[in-house]
Amino acid sequence: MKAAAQVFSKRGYAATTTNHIAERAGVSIGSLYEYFPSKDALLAALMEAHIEEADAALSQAASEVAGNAHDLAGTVRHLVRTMITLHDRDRELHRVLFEEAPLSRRLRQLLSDVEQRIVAGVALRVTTHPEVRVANPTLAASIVVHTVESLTHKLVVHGHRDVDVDAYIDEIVRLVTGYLTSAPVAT
Amino acid sequence: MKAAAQVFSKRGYAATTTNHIAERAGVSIGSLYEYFPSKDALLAALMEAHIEEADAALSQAASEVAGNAHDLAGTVRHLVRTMITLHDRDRELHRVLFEEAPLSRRLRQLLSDVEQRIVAGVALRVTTHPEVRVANPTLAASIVVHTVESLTHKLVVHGHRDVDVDAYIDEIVRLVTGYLTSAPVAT
DNA sequence: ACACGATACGAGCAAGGGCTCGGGTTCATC
DNA sequence: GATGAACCCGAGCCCTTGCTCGTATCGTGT
Repeated sequence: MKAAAQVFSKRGYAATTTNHIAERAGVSIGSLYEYFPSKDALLAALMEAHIEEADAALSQAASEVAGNAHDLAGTVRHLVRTMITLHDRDRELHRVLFEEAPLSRRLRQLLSDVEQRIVAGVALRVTTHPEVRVANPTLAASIVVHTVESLTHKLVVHGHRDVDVDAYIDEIVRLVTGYLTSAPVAT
Repeated sequence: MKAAAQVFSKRGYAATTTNHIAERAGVSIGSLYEYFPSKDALLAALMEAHIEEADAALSQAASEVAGNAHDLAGTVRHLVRTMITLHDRDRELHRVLFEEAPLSRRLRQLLSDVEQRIVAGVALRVTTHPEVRVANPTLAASIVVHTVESLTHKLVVHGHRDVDVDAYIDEIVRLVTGYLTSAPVAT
């Protein structure tokens, strides 16, 4: 499965063949098909591993942050950092998984479930912070999560070379905290 | 080429065959290959059309907004609206183009050129607005553009059914204006 | 009517790749 | 040693699909 990750990373989804993977893994295709019934099953396994890892890392980060319930900016920064380190290894694989591979309905569902859970968690934290003023916590959380995810994604998958990571993180933190603490449009 | 758009939309990139496209277009494959030398050329043509359309729409929006140089929120809202209406027709095609299709180096370059231009334009406007306080206009513009693009994308490609569009736009506007007018972290 | 270039056609070619399956090889057990 | 279950192997089947090319049709000038 590490072999699969490597080959998918290096060649992209379409150009990866099951034969390549088997070769890389040092087993025959026959044996490969003992363990994984199809090419897509390999991809699915990779995706599931990624989801599990992300879920675990974010849960841990959430509980770490739950201790000191103050300082919104610090909380946001911690979560953003977690996201970035999470995606920083296996950059290419991440790109293939999210931008290139045709995901099955099941995987998409899984993905959206995890996102749902994260959004709910963020929404909860958001409501408990005194400085936060939002009309619709779930909506706000959803926007925050998506924004952080997408900016992280951009940083990791593209660029990264010509950007100062810390400065970039600062911007994300400002973006998010500014949004959460600004008064809802009352005009 | 409309046929290509329809078929790619309905079936996704991989599942689309040149024969399907030809059939849908009401011509033979032979004739199809008179006009487009390959499957990818069809996709490229579609992408180029999309880029051109987007570029035009955004340029126009920019000049419309250049007239009344006040009201940051109004400016942002106008641009966000433009983005959404731009992406709202041909949702599926947009998804295929950006999430599924293997883009050639040339197309990626084209895409990033356009983005570059847009970022530059936004950076310019950002610096001329008195209420805006940012340390690095280009960085800020890049973040704003990416954020708007990605939230638009999310709204259009997913969900959309169960979300109040206007409320969503309000949130994006608040997110962006809050970011641009908040003081740079001085701690 | 005829010639001839341009255009359209679609059967089928060739390549590629996911996957099968008949035949090894190992190894615990007797 | 013999047995047989579990595991491994990889040549190649077979289907898909991008694309070619020989033939047919059309349009126009003479």
